[in-house]
Amino acid sequence: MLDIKWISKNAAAFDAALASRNLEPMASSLANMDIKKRESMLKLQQMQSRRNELATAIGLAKKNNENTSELEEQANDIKSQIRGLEQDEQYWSNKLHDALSIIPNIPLADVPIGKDETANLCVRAVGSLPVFKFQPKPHYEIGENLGMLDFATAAKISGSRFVFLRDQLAHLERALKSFMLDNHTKNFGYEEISVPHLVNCDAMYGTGQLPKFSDDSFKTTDGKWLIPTSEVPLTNIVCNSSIDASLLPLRFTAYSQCFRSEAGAAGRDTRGMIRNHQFSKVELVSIVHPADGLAELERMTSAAETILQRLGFAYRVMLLSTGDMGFSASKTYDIEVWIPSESTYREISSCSLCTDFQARRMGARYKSSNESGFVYTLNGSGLAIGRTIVAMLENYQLSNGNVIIPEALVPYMDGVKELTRNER
RNA sequence: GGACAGAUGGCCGAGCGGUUUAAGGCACCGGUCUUGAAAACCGGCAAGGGGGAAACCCCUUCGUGAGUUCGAAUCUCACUCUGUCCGCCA
Repeated sequence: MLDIKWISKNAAAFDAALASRNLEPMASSLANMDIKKRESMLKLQQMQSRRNELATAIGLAKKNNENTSELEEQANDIKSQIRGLEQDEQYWSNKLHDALSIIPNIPLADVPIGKDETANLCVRAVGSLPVFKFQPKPHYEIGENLGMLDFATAAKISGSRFVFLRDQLAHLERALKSFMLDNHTKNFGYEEISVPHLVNCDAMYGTGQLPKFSDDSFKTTDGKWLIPTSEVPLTNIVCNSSIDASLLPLRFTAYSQCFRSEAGAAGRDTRGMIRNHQFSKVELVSIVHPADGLAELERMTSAAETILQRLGFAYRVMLLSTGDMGFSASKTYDIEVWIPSESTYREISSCSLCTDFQARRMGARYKSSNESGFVYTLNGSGLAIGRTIVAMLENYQLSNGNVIIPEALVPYMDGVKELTRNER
């Protein structure tokens, strides 16, 4: 949610930002709604003030046993006027709120302007690309040959875009979870959290999934939502609260399953576990003072990068362009890992500074003795575990079909150094 | 799922139709006193929004949402959450 006062004062900059996000200008129509809203609010408040005066007068008159019928007649008249004014005020207030609710965040000044992902900027590429003396296989073939990725059984039980991980690969998922959480808690000071996987509408609205992207998530029959990312419960920890500035920054990390309908992705990445309805992810969320937003974005990104470095993957960090950024973000780094079978990089993490955009939606403020305001929120994957498994199967595959376990993970795998087919 | 009890400012807690314009206490801040501190005493102390050049004025908020009333923390209805007991259950 953007500040309507800011929009009214910076109409040109706002419309330019919308244009950079491939949207039509809206500043004047929004400012007009705001004027209408405040006009109706003023009228309503003046009438309410009259009502309160009369009510007090009637109270006093009754106490003195005076006749109040004339006062009550006036009050009744005002009462009916208030009804109408309330409806006006509600109408404009809702109209403005609904309009603001579906407007994305404003990109920061250093974000490259562009229509789509082709305008993204490579900030750095790290690690050397693996060299294979054979044709590297895609992850789903490797996993199925090992007997550890089971799409057929998942199709029978759940449908397409689900998978069973079996045996050592199931263990590997557990190992990655612990490895990542340990890194973030021990080396970067994040608090480990175990989150609810069902949340209410307010939480989904707070982080920006609702109302515009309701088709992307799953809703339960009793009106709750399966989390599309633990960003939702983690960020909403601070909803409707005012945090003492001395407690900032707050840093949370959680492992969770994530559920996405992939409504708009029909036909994309249909094979394998790149794009499933359910996947596991370790998430990073920071709640910071506005002055610390940019530095925290760098810090968070480096926390996620550390995982890739320790696992020995080649990756690059992309600064997303205005046209490719998510709804709530003002600046986003995507981390992309090398996928040998496709000879390309694939997103494995996305770290975003959301400025006060989510904080306004969820009512998350900070206060100190001399200032107060909305906090800045950040979120990032650290990392998507499904895609980490993809990267591991592909980058560390051997010609015999086995897969090397990176050294950093071996202790988490009870000493297993290689995924090997188990004929059972 | 059933029964009962409850939800009031940062915290505790009174109030159950009209000077509540939310008592009182704790915490916190300022002052007096003190070498300094404590104690005591005095004073201050909610948030959000609207109007105004400003001084300042107004509106809303007592779990949430509707309703009754000239007037609601207080009455009615629904819902949410918390506690206790029963049932079921990993």
